[in-house]
Amino acid sequence: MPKIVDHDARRRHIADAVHRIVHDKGMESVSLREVAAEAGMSMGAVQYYVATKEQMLLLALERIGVWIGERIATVAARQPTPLDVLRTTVLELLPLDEERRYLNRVGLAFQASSVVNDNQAAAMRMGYTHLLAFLAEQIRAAQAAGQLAAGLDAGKEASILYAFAQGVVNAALVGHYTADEVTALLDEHLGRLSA
Amino acid sequence: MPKIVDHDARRRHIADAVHRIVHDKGMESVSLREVAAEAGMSMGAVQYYVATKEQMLLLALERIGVWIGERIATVAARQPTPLDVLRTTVLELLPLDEERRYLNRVGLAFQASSVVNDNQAAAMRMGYTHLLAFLAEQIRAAQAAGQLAAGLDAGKEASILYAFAQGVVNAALVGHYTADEVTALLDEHLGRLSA
DNA sequence: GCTTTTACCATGCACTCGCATGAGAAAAAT
DNA sequence: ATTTTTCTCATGCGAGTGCATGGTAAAAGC
Repeated sequence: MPKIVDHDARRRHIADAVHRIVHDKGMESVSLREVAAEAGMSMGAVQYYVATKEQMLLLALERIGVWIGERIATVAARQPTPLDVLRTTVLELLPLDEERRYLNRVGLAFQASSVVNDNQAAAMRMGYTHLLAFLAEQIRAAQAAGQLAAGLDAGKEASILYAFAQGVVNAALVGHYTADEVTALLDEHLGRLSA
Repeated sequence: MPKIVDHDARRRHIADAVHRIVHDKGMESVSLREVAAEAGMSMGAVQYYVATKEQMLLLALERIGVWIGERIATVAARQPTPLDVLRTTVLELLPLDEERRYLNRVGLAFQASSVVNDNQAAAMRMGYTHLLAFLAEQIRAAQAAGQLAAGLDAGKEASILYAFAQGVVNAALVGHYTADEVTALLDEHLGRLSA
């Protein structure tokens, strides 16, 4: 029998191929044949690691969540204050450079498809819950540090901030805002939360 | 030759069928055959009024924009103050009842597809420009009426507000927020803009 | 009344789709 | 050394796709 390989690595490789296709041509262009070609594998090999197209899409969605989470953890760990963590986390969600635009484009496609797919919707909700909890935690820490106004409702502010970030993505991805305009809007909003 | 019919009415009828399919099953399920069946027409008849699938999708997107615009115009005309107009306009964008959820679901699908389709993206940008201008106008009117703080940048505030609304839609549509929660977030935000 | 036009239709065509399935080679287990 | 397992692959199958195209009946125009 062949040398044993790392199944998770194969699956990540497949998910990466899905991301690239979604990014370039949209969700409808994701087919087994396209993914196999993009991944440099045969269709049969793709099917070996991921049994159905639905599973493949869910895997790709989950990988996006992990990717974003890792980016946030990396930059957050470097920030000196809770308000910096908060700001930087939100900046990670905005299409301010190539990698973030890529994540946003792919993410938006999954946003739409998860509306009509229960498994994807469940994965999305989990993502929301985690990220909103993290944002609320940073808001509370910034309040405790005297950086944000003490009277703010951290949970609501987290929700408003995250909604703002997601909404700005929509407009920016079709070319309505520049990266500088996006950052300025965020800072305008954060400015009014300050102590 | 047959009795002459209203081509625009036929096209609206086709767009309605597209909306229903997008709402129920997502953008990928839109096919000529599905649309024809949903519209109660033959494929050939659909092709007679709308030459290509791409045109059909663009038509459906434009119809959504018109629909939302009409809803907003109708409710805005009934509001007593600029701040009421502003609030009500934003409420129109949120999934607070069946029709608005329907519009949001279909709108989000088009949001995603317009990222990889230039014609759709151009239509989207036009929609952004109009709606943001309207929101900014109401903010300025509310400032002049002493309802909102005089120092606010109306353009930026319109952008932040609209981004918030769009972003909240994403989460709400996958079941993260209830309608009441959504309204409460909006009022929290509007509250802080008050004079 | 005759001709032209319009609306609606059915179907062909070349292609693509997801999933299923079996083949075969080589590493792993016994 | 033999058997089992794993990986990779090619291909079949039934279904579906967008677009093109020609047919026909009836209203509109003259």
